[in-house]
Amino acid sequence: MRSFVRAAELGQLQHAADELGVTQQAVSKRIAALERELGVRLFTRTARGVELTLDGQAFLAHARAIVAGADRAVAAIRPGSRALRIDVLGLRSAQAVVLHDFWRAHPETALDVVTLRVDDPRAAVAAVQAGDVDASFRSVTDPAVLPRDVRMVHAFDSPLELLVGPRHPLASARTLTPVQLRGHRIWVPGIAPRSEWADFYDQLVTHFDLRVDAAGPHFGDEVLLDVLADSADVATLVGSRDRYLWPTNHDLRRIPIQDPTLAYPLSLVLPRANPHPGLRAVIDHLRSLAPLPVDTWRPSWATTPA
Amino acid sequence: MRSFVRAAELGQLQHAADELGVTQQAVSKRIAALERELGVRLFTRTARGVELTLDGQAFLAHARAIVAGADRAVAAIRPGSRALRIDVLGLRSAQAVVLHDFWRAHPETALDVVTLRVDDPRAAVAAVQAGDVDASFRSVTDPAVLPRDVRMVHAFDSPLELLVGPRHPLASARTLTPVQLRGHRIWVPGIAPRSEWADFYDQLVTHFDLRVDAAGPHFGDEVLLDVLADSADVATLVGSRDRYLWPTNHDLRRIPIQDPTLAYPLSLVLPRANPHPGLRAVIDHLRSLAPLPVDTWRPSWATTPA
DNA sequence: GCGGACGCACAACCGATCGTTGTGGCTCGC
DNA sequence: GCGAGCCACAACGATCGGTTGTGCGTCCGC
Repeated sequence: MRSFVRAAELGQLQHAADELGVTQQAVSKRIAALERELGVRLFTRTARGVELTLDGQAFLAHARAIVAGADRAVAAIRPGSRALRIDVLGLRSAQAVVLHDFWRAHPETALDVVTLRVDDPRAAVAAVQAGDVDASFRSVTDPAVLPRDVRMVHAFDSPLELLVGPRHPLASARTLTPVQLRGHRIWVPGIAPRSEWADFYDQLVTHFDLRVDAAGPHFGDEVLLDVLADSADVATLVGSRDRYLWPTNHDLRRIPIQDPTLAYPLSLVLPRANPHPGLRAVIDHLRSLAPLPVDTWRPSWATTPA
Repeated sequence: MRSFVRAAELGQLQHAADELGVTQQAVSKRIAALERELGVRLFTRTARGVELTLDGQAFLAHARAIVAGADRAVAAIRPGSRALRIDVLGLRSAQAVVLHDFWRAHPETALDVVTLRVDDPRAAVAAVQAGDVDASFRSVTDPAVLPRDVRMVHAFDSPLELLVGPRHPLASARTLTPVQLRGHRIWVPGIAPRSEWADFYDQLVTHFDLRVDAAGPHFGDEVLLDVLADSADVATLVGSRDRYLWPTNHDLRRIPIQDPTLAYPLSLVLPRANPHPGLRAVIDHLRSLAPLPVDTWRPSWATTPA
């Protein structure tokens, strides 16, 4: 492929061979093999070199894309200087959405969004420490757990919304206050005990006297959404930026919560020394997100936004 | 690469091997070779299959892009059912610009823009007839030249603008009429004798009593632009959609011509029988372009716009 | 607790491939 | 007309990429 691209650009197999450090015959055979495999002629041979056929012209653009893609693929994992790699909890989480926004604003950034498949934030911290990822959207509620060479910065606050089906009594509300949620069953399955989320909901329940039910295993978003769509008394809380997809016939509603806004604070864990140079722009992007109202409620362990 | 992608998606080398029609050992060796070449581990091996490492996750997206690119590359030239292939005079011509607009509006279209390296429109017609290209933006002024199985439709009209340097007496005009061009030297190098362009300028000169100088070979746009930038009496005509790039210090100006607008009519040559299915949408796009004023001047051989 | 099923890796082998060197044919320019 | 330049073909050796056969580790069921 590279031989083809260079030969097309230089117009001579000989020059391409010199550049690639092989003999002219080798390049000739590569092109011939490519042509045989594709079943078309890519070049017309002339006395002064080669010239692209129409098929060759059509193929060239794609060949360039493939070569560039291969270069990017290698760059993404090249030990030492690889692409910026950030761990998110899930590809539909607010974290991923915000990162996607960042990338659309900076499309030249070599960015890889990955998901460490671990629940324990300490494992994520260890991955940052080891350099497996350049940063991780995790929160460590106990600062003592954080190693000296890793720091945690406030990323952004994710305001919560109520997600309910059409039969729920609150379904027609345009906005809600936390007080209005009292007495309604809020179901948030799959919260691991003693995790940051469990802590968050504990504080939320205590502060606003709510009824949050974290019982039962989480069988996936689809199951949760199915239950919500059919139920007249179950609701759940989601981040306003979280991406949820549901069948069009489900008719679920997302209702913002205000007075005060409920914010789940998201943090970014990154190495204290020699962070990846691309992180600077990501953090700047996070800083530029619209701040929440001043009366926003946050859990006790929330680090103050910068 | 395909083995890696399928193995990552299926989570088992065995299944990937079955799908690809090779043995499990072959896939194992392919992955191992890829890992050796890249210098990183892509999978962690477990008792129930394989699981992507962080490097593997980062690599997967790129690998998918490469595989998809390879598929597109093959589709672009597959004999029989290949991508829509249209011949334009140059990649900076109005034709190419309009095709680019079309593609941005229909990004799902498999479209290849190529340039037949021939001056003679009859050669382009022959290429369409032979199926080497699906359509060509050429004009045949003499209908008798057109074979029975090829037809020519009006594509769009390209209104002309005057391109001048800052020292030219007309440089500060906001718009111009053809009459105002009288007496000024208009230099359009590289017009082949008895070509459609020569015919166009002949009629233009006769009709408006202009002074168009087609003498001398064309040494490329750069030379032309250099001359224009320095000259106080040379100007040239360009299509309003033509793309010209010049150094920022050149300070060239494009001045629209009105009352009447001067239009170069562009045609599309396509086979009468079994045209490529993608051509329909292209022609629809051409029809949707804004029409020129009713008093627009066109050469005698212009087919009336649909 | 143990045997079998399952999945991946290693070894040996073999044909195809890919690189090399050497050579021939073609076109263009002097 | 002849040499220079470029590409294609031929022959050959190293390597690669596939196969079959086998071993090892883990998980599951009896």
